[in-house]
Amino acid sequence: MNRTYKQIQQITLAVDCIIFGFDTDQLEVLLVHRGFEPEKERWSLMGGFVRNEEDLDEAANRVLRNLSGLNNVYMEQVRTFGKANRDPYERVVSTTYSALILKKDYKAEFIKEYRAEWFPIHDLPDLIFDHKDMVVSALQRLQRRVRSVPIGFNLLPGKFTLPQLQKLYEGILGEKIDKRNFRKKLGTMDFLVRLDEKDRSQSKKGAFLYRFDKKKYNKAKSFSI
Amino acid sequence: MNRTYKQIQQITLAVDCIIFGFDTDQLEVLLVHRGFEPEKERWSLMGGFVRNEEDLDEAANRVLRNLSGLNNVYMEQVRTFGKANRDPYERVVSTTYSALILKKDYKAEFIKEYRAEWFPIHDLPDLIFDHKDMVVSALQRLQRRVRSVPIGFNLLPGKFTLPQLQKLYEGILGEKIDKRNFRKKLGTMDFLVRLDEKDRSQSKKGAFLYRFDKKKYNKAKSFSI
DNA sequence: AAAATGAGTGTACTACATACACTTAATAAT
DNA sequence: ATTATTAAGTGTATGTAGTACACTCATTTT
Repeated sequence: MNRTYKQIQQITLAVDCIIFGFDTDQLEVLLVHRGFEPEKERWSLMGGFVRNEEDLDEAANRVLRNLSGLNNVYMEQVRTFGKANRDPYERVVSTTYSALILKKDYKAEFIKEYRAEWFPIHDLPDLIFDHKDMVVSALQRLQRRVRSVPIGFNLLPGKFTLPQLQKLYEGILGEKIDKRNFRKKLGTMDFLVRLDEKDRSQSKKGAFLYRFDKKKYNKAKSFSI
Repeated sequence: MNRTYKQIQQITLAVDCIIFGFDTDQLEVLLVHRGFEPEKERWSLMGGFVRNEEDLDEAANRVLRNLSGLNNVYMEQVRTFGKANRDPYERVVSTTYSALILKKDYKAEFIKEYRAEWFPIHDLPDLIFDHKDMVVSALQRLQRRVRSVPIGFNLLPGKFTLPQLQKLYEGILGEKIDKRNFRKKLGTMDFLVRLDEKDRSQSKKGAFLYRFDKKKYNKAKSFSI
C-alpha cells in the first residue's frame, strides 16, 4: 500500500453524536446552538475531533462526556459521512454515534453552558451541514435495533411496570402498540420477572413491578418486539 | 467547535473493500497478497487512502476500479474501524465498503498484477490487522441485506432461470433453500416476469427464462426472501 | 353507594414459514 | 422402439407468529 498519501492527506476526522432522549412519552434529540460564526444561530449535533491516540469509539464517548456530563452511556456507531464538500469550510469526515438516554439524566447546567436543547424527532430546526441526514439515519437504525435487542430496558429503573415499558416502546417507535399483544409477546420472555410488588403512583389499582434478569437473557439472547 | 485540532491531528483515512464474488455455487472474497514488508506474505483486503478532494464513496470506487478494473459496481459502506492501534505501524482509520460481483468479471490480468486470489468465505487465510473482522461484518450485512433488497439480480444476466436464481441465494446465504417454498415466494413478486423462452443448457427439459422488471419493482419496492 | 381510573386478561382470524414427494419434458443409451 | 436419466416444475398440510378487538378488576374519590 502506498504510504506517501499520508504526507499529503489533509482530512480532519470528527465524530458527531446523535443523543436520543426520552422521559415519559416522545423521543427527542439533543442539539446544541451555535452562538458563533460560521453558521451562527444554527443548530448542530454534539461533535468533536478525534485525537491521535484515541480509539474512534473513545472519541465519541469523550465528546458525550464533556458536553453532557454523561458517562458510561452505551453508544453505537451508525455510519460515516464523507462527502468532500459536506462541510464547506474545511474537509472533515465525520463518523456518527448514537446514544439513548433519559432526558432527566441530562443536567440543566449543561443545557445552559452549551445552549443545548431537546427537540422532538419530527420537529427539528434547521441543522448545519448534513446533520439532518445524520439524525435520520441514526433514528432508522435505533428503531430497527430496539426491536431486536433489549436496549430499551437501560432507560428504565431496575424495577419497572409493563405500562411504563410499553410507553417507552411507543415513544421510540412513534406508534401505538396494542396492550394485549405487547404483553403476549413479553409473556414469552422469561428474563422478564414479575415481582410481588406494585407501583401505585400511576393508578389506584397499581401495576406489578418487573425486573430484567440479565443472566437469563444472556442465555437465550433472543428478543423481538 | 475547536478548529485547532486540525493542525495537530495526524490520522490517515483509508478505505478497504470487501469484494464478494460468486459464479455458480459458493461465495468467495477477493484478497491481495502482500509481497512486501511490513506484513509481507500475508493477505489483506484491497484498500487505499482517501484523497483530499474526493468523497469517501468515490475513494472506495476508485480503489476498486484501479485494483480490479471493475467500474460501476454497486458498493455500500459497512462500517468504520477506528481502534488507535489497529494498524501497528501508523494511525489509520479505515472505512469499509462491500461489493458483490461475478467472479468471471474479475479479469485474470489483475489477479496476476496484484497477486489477488479468491477465497471461500469460510476458509480464509490469515489476514493483516483487523481485516478478518471487516470481512465478518461485511458478510453479516450482505446476508441480511440480500434478503430484503433484490441485489442478487445484479449478478445474473438479463434473462435468467429460477434454478439459477436459487443457486445464487443458496451461495450467498450459505444454506440450502427448499425449491417449492422459494418459488412460492417469488410467485408473489410481479416484477419477476416469465418469458416464453427456455434455457436448455442445464437440462434436457429446459428451464423458463425470467427477467427482473425494474419499473414494476420500483412501484412496490417490497422484497423478501 | 356510585363513579372514575388505569391494570389486567383471552380468543378468533389471518398471514407467513416450513416440511415434504411425485410428475413432466427432453435426451441419451440400449 | 423402449427404457433410463436428468433437471424442472408443481401443491398441500401443519405449525407459528401477527393482528384485531372489549370487558372485568382493584382501588380511590365523591
